[in-house]
Amino acid sequence: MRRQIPEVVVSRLPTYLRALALLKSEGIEFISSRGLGARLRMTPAQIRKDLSFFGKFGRQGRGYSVSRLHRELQQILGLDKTWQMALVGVGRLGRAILDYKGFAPEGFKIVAAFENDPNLIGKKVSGVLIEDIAKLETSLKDKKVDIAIVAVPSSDAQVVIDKLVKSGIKAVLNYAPICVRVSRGVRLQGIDPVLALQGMTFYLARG
Amino acid sequence: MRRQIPEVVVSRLPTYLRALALLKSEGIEFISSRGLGARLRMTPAQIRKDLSFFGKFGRQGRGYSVSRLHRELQQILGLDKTWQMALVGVGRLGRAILDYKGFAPEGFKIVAAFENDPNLIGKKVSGVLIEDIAKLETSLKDKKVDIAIVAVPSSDAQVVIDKLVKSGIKAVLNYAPICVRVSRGVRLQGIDPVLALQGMTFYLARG
DNA sequence: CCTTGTGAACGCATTCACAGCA
DNA sequence: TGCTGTGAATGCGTTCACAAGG
Repeated sequence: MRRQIPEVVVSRLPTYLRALALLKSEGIEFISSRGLGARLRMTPAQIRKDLSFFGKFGRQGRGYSVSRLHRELQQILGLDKTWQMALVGVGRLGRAILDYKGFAPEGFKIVAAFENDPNLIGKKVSGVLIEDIAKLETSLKDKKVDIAIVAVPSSDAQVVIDKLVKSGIKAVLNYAPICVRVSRGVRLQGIDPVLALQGMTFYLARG
Repeated sequence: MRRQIPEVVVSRLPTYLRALALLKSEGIEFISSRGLGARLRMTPAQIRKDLSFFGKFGRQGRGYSVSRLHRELQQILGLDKTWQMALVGVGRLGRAILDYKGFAPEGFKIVAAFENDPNLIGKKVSGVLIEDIAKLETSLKDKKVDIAIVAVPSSDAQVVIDKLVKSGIKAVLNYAPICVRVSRGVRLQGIDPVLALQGMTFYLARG
């Protein structure tokens, strides 16, 4: 169990967690690193090494208790609480995000939404009141928001993210297709289908 | 210029391309590896090394011609053609994808859409005719589709992807939040906001 | 036989540092 | 002076291989 855990290790934990949830729903009680590795297309050694950063969760000869490891990973990833999120930008994409049913079961809740279009402010979408973006800072603090989702046009994204950071937000999920700059200490994850596609065409183009 | 290029290098090229497009739009004609690195928060050495896998594009004392490097990267990534895509699953998410305006300008075109809901089959959404998923294989070949986008419920995703692969598809952009298994030789990219969020909560939970 | 956990070995990606050139 | 391109060095992540336990 080391002090500083490599980012690449952390980035794999959510996929482990998801695989374990599936195993649980299949009624499987124990899984070996080899079995998990086969499902995830990874080497057993990597899984064991990754987990060893956080403790000893397995039993020789048996493998890992699915429910135990699931619980441990949830706790390690900080998923044993509900995270409050705010959405900025309630256009077409923003509405799809508000509608998305996949967040809540994983403990992510959208509790606020912001727009600058006066026609939308004051309305409710998917049960969330749309507020004026001018009230961003106060409202974020009132509602104890942890994470912001940015779904504004690319041209506005940097300004919006700067505002969010100034308001004390420490994690941003950005849907705008731009290279954003963020101060150290703030986590930023991009969701960008075009980048994903461009990463595949390289290989498609050469057979 | 090596034969086998590391995946991690390829994965960075799209971000370089995007930064160059921005520089171009700003009217900047030359950029050094240091200047580009400052924008992307990367070391100049990494950028130079990455590019050196593909050729010599810079000029000593000046840096890189923005438009030249942009063109070269487009070509390297296979983006000097239009890629034909098919969407499977025209639910809420699928419709948002059909509506998305970001694909076309980058050379990605959705030319077909498939559903199993009879109420949708035969209708047009965002100019694309929705076909019966039973006609997947023939239609994909007729329309010379290169890439498939999967936006079906998680429970159907593996079956759909197997069908796509059997139909000869070599690249899949998957929006379903599951661990998919794909045969070697097929590229798979996942778009999964929950995984992205879970990767951030680890750090949020420890200050 | 089956497992895990782990130090050591390995291999690959990043960074350094400098020759070569404008 | 500025910069690129690149071999060499470094550092880090993955894999190996085995002791220990069931």
